[in-house]
Amino acid sequence: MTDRKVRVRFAPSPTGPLHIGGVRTALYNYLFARQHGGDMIFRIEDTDSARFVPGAEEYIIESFKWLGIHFDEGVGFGGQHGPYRQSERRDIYRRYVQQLLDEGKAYYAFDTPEELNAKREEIKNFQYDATTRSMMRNQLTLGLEEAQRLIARGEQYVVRFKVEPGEEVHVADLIRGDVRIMSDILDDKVLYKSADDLPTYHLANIVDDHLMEVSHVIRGEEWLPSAPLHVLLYRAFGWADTMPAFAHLPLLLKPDGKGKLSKRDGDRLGFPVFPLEWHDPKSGEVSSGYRESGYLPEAVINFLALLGWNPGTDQEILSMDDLISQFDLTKCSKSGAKFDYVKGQWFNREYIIHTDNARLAPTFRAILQEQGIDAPAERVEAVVGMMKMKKINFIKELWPLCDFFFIAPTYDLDDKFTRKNWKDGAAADMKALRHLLAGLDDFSIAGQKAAIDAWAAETGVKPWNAWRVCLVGTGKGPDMYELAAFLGKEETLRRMDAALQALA
RNA sequence: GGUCCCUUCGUCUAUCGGUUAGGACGAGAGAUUUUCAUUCUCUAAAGAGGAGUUCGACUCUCCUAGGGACUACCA
Repeated sequence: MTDRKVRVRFAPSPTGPLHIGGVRTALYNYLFARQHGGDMIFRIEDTDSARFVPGAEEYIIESFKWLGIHFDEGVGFGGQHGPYRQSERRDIYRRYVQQLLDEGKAYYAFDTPEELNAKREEIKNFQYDATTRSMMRNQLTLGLEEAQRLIARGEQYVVRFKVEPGEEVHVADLIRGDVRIMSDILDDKVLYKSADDLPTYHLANIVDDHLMEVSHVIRGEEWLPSAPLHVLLYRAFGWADTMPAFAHLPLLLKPDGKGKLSKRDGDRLGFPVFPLEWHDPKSGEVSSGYRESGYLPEAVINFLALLGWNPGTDQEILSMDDLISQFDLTKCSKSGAKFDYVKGQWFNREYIIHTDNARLAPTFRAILQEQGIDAPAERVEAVVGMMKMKKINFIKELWPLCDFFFIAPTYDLDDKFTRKNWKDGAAADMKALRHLLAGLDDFSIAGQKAAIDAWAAETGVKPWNAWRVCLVGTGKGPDMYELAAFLGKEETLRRMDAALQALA
């Protein structure tokens, strides 16, 4: 088992958009697989026909594509272990359910949901197990023949796993160590329901992981309580020796308050909990996504990777390749992590600063277009380059800081910055500077700098702030030489004239 | 209620018996600056509580408290 090829899977249920916690689980699986040269499988667990949501599967695939998490096989990716959609594997499950039935490790049960509910109300802490199954309507109390007669008659039934009490079950967890639990507290879980001819998660999961030769099951902590059941199932099938290793990841918790992170928290606090924007087909409700909110996928990956794991060094900015080489499943933390979305925004800022302007520019260009400004790509790129180190976490925050690049300012003496920097001598200084610039042939940054620095040194005038008033209209913007070079000589002089006229 | 998991600054975390308990986000202060920023420096900020084990415990054990998950013919 130790020298088996690493094969992991991410197996969502297509019941809606992919939750950010699920993204992290998938990421950890991906990092682990890549690090060990293994395979990553994409399986769809749609054994609950009632909860199927159209579009969810496509949404999930597109999310991972955006995030840069690649699958080696599975739904939409091909592979030798298909089909990878559980609803298409009915024959397989039926066969294995029958095996358990034949071996007396599972049994038919006919209790209706109403009967079950009645029992749950009648007996506190009712659990369908060794102590109670003798008072229920099942194969054990009815006899096999009667059970088969009922089935032949068309009565609906389920197949339950017969858990033998009195045994201590061990789950070897890569993160938590040896987790022990008494089999007595496990109930006779439903493995298969005749109503839709589909297994439940537990059965399908074990059968598929076995058949797909999954070596490591890396999943959320919410599965830990049922892990002992899974161990028992592997054993019942005789697959104990190839049982995958388990690792249960801590949960993502609410940023404030208590409990696990939910969609509501995102709405309430203003951050996305889904990778992509999601349009609910039933309610028509739209949920925001990281992509549409202006996050770079690398930032999301980096942020998520560090929620529950860290390389043990002070390095926090890690690329996917860094993560793949440094990730260590056994060093994942055991406790849940509150979702620190403010730090997530910081990661985005870091990635914006270190991302090529050419890649950033189209996003900003689209925002400019919304403002009715159609600027050439190179111009937009230049502006992004000058301004992205300002205090922004998202490209869209650039607009209010950058409008003057594209729109000539208006002048207002009530503006704090204008008032402070347009003193008595300002008009005269600007006239002189205008004269100097008008005669300047080389209007490049270097050309301006040489001329103006020399002039400033000679006259003792510090023209920059008043000049900024002319070109920007207030106290923001990049270095003045960069700005003037961007605007060009003609526009620079025009704005200076306008300022002189308005403020003189 | 039952079962299991967890517990270091406000938050994410480092420490794998011996440290001035480190880093980052966020917060505050200062310096630099051609505005806004950036950058730099600094400050405040933590071992849930109680018993053990040990020469020595944040680190190991137990108890308590708190938090979380699970407890479906959902995954």
